[in-house]
Amino acid sequence: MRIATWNINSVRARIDRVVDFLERQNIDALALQEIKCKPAQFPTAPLEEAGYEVAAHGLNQWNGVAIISRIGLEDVRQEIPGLPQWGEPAVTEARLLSARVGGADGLTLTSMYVPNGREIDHPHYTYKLEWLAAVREHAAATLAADPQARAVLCGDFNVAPEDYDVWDMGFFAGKTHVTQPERDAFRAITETGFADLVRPLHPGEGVYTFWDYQQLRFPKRQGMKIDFLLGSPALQPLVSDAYVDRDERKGKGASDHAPVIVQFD
DNA sequence: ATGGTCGAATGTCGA
Repeated sequence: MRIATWNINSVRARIDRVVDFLERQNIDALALQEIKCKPAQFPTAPLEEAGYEVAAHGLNQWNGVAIISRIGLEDVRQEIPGLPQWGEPAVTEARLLSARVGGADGLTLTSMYVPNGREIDHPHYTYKLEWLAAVREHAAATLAADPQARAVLCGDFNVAPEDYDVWDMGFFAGKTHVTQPERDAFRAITETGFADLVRPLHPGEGVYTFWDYQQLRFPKRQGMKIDFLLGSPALQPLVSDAYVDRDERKGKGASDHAPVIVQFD
């Protein structure tokens, strides 16, 4: 089974890239973030033509997530308990979607787009920390209910957990994504037992998943590692390959994030 | 190439 996560930054603007990516990388299930459309606007036709099913969750033009699968898509859920809310009316955001893929021998795939946080003194930063805390509770509850659960929490976490996950810590002084509370919130999730499935195969610096459109960050190789696939303990020994597809960040019409791929055998 | 981003419910905001 080959699964991937990708912050697509508008699925409508890049649907051709998505279809090409699925086929080129032989992907069974893909978690998308920042689809930037409502489910009725989702370009499902070319995906169904390629043999995939789609589940999408989007309520506004910014956040919004989806799961695309050719190995089944069951038990689709749009929420987990305790996620804090943002905006008026009270529910205006769609940042999480989960589904069972691969049937009984498969896994529960959760696509999430963690709040950005904006600025350290902005209410959105507190919202982000509370959001991550709710994910931690969900991760802990999942493994408490079944220590052998097969589950992947993946997406754009908007946190760079280590200093070498950004190109220059000096640049990020006073900025979000690298603060200790954010890193503590990320670590609290991994301490439940869910682990970064890519890190063991690609330790160290320079393994980025995001490069800002501005300031030519990609050609300068000035990126951040903020997109993750966190796998439950039962899945960790099954990983046979994992990598970032940097090629998808190249050329005209690229998202500002590259997809991250994990293969289980 | 001496500057330099995108996308969307666009005329501005969020990332």
